[in-house]
Amino acid sequence: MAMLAIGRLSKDSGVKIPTIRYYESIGLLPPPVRSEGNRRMYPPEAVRRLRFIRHARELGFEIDAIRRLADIAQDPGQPCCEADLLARRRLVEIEEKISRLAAQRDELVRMIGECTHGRVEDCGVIDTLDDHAKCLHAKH
Amino acid sequence: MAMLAIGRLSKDSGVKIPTIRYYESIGLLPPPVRSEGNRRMYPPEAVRRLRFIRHARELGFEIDAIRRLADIAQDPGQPCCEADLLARRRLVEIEEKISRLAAQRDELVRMIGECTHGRVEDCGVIDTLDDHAKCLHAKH
DNA sequence: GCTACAATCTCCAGTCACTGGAGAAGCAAG
DNA sequence: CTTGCTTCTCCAGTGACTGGAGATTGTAGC
Repeated sequence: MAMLAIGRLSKDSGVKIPTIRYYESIGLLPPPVRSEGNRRMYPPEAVRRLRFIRHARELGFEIDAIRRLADIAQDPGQPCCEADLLARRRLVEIEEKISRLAAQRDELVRMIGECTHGRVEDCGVIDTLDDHAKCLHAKH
Repeated sequence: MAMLAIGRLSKDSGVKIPTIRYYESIGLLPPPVRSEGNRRMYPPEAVRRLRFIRHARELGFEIDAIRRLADIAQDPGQPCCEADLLARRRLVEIEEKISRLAAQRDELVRMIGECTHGRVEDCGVIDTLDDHAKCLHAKH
């Protein structure tokens, strides 16, 4: 099988070279064999592994979760309840983030709407920042 | 006027002590006078300034933006178009974040829905991670 | 005055997931 | 052989804190 240099792997997987080396350093990607000149030479499966990782990162999973997910993906006979759990956990996180951001958005819209576009003393933006009591929501 | 020790300021403003010191170190909060024993002693206005900062942080403004906003708030006669601009910019950022998170959420919901809760080989979660082509959205 | 104990001081390292630069070495083509 | 590309290692920086170690200062009760 044809081995890949890191640049090739990077292009094929869509993961940057320094990031690949970083993943190796934290043990997320197994250290590949080295050529005579000390270069990393990857088997073709590495592309798949890296794509998996990239995809999980795009969905916002943390490195530790990805480590688990990648381990789980390794043996297909295992029950997948942990993968399911990790995904559900991430989903909850996302919902929370969205609602926090939505509250921030509402608040900002209100602030901007109250700005007379004149002087600072009549500015809804500065005014609201100055006095939290003027907020729609106690919590952002 | 009664000067405040850092612990008091922290309680009154809702900003943790190490964070107050950090803000000072990056020039966001002016260095206060010191007591004979080298302790920071703050004027009462510091509470307001810190609350302002905290509020802006809660709305997700970056430190640099807050620096500008706090400066703008200082002189009320100035036009407030920059404050308005900063707020609008933050609003755009928030909208983008929300839509990215919403795409992630949709994808996760679909993945979880496709999980048979059996073995890894039939798991929608692992399966989708393994092959991006199965995604609803090309971009997360 | 003495003794606890609380509050504060400075400095430094760690968080997360990369990212990029410096300087050296290897490698492929002309 | 030289040019230029790729890769190597090591280290520092990002943003916005957070927390610990170890020393000092302040305060309340006895």
